Amino acid sequence: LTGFSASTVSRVLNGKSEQFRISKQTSQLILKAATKYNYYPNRIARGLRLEKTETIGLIIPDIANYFFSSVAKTIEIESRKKGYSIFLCDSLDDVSTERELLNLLAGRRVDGIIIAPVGTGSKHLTEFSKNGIPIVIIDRYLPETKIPYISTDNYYGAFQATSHIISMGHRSIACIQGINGISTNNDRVSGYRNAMIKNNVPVDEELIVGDDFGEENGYRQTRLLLKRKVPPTAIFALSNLISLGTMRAIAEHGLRIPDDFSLVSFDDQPYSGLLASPMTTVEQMKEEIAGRAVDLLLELITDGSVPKEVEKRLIKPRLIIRNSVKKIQI
Amino acid sequence: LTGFSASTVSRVLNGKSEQFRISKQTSQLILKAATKYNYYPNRIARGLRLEKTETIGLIIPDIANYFFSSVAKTIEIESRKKGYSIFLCDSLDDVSTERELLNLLAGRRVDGIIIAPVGTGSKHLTEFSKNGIPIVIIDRYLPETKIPYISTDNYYGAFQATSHIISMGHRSIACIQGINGISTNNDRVSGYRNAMIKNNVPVDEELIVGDDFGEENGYRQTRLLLKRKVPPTAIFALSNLISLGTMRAIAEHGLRIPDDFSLVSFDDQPYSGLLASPMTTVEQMKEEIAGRAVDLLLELITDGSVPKEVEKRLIKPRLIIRNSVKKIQI
DNA sequence: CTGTTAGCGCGTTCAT
DNA sequence: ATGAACGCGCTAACAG
Repeated sequence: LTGFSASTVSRVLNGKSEQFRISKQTSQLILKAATKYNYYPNRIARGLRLEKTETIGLIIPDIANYFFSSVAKTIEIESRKKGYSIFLCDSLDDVSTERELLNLLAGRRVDGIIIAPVGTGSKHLTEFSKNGIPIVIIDRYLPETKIPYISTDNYYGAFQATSHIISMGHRSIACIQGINGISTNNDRVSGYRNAMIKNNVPVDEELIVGDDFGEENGYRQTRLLLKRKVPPTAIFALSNLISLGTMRAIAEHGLRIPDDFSLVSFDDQPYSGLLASPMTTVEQMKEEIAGRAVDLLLELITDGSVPKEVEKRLIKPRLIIRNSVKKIQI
Repeated sequence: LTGFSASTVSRVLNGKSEQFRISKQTSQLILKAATKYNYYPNRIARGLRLEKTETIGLIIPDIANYFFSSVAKTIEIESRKKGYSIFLCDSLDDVSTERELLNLLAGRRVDGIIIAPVGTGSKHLTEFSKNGIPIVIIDRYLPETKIPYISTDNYYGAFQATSHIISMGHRSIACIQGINGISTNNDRVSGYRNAMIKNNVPVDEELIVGDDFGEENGYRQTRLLLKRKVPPTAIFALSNLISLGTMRAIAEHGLRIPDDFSLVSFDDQPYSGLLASPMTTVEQMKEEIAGRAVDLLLELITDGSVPKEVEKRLIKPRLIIRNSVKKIQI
């Protein structure tokens, strides 16, 4: 349209006018025309030529889960600021889907991948990472791998939460866990255990129950706990879904929080503070995790994926004390 | 690697062996090699050649909102089944961001766009749709445009909800609305109004309040309503965030649901049934909306965006009756 | 039954 | 200060 060659237009539009000593006049003309005709370079052709798509794959076990959708939001926003777009992929908490997704994203030539991995194995991830596409793991981590991760310091969070319950006078505290073997879960259980020990409260292994992060598990385990000859006085639920199940069971049992029973949950939710009895929770620093993950991934992409050392960072969560734990006379 | 030409490999890998009468032997060989070396065609080059990226842009006002993340999940899963990947874009409920996002997606040569639009204007959307990229609108709709949409029958949902409250004996029912001027909101208000009229309950315009879908609006308006000389006996909250605010205000006021005050909310949430008093809600058919949006968009993409007539579909929501409305003696 | 050629729209190298 | 030529990896048209 301007009469100039594609080369010149390309240079101007990529801000290389100075470098190529293109006349002010020409630059202006081209820039104006671009605006006028609402021209945007074809990113596909650009990607092909540059072998760089400015695209990031995001693999999430369940985007409908508030924690993940919050993290995804920050990742998308921060990435966009740097010119990157996000391919959203939901792995449905399924390992084989996750595996397919990795290949799919490789086929789409994403510049990097952020993944909240599913399951306990990491072989396919380690294997995949050899193809040169940088990966950053969030949420969980796979200790055996050399893949960098940004995660919550789950041990710390669980330790704080448990210590809080103990400080309120409780000694019979149950812990309803998620999937055994996943770092997220195991670190929380460790935090719970060590808080008990450090505070000289005997750990009753029969009070560490459950096997899933879902609501049903929380419901079932709570019912079982309440049926014991001597039920615990408090429950530490290792996920927000578990705590929803726990609340349902408690309500059905005719008990009220915190008067008759105490509860602390991992994962703060928008509604946590607005329940009939505002719930004390461990809040993960979603923005920080997401932001750091993006920064790290972009560093890996820029540096050609050869960092001095593999970054493994645990971000401390925050205990939000509301009103779901009863103060007991000791 | 196999010694065959790129053309032959391309044909085999695209399942055109039969069509081009490529020998079984050759096909097998190529397929095996592809698997062995974990070869995936470069989708970027493919996109450039085909002028088709098998990519869909998804613009959402707030992906951290459960309704949208649920819809996004289904959209992603259904699209993937058809070979499409999703570019997730969060418009931050901001019109100018939304505008940028449209251009960004056009630059990335997405084959189509699904958008939950922000604001009341539709000029930029209508304008944009002229460039040939098919668009499907969800959640809200812009009546003036020729852009197809899949949305909830908000009028119907509000009518059902209000009728239910009336049937429980209430006559002084407030309605806390979201942003005035948006179809989603206005249809709900109409449904509320007409349900009142049809049931011979006078409409008190002073009980239709509010101006935002957020929690703060729900809180503020509820406080004001409760301070009236004669407060209403029930509130119909037009979003889940509004109802959270309403609940907070009610609790602070020392009232309990449903004994002292009744509440019905739009948007069912995972926690809705698990509150101290399980909440009666209007549930939008998220999967159906998302699934239909994907189907429709893919039709538009395939048909070259020239459908016989513009599809405008409203999907009936479902009233989930729980226990947040008190039965009043008439 | 398979190969050769050409071109999608860019950015870069080389030339002037 | 600018343009021509080339090639990124793919698939469709043409050739045999």
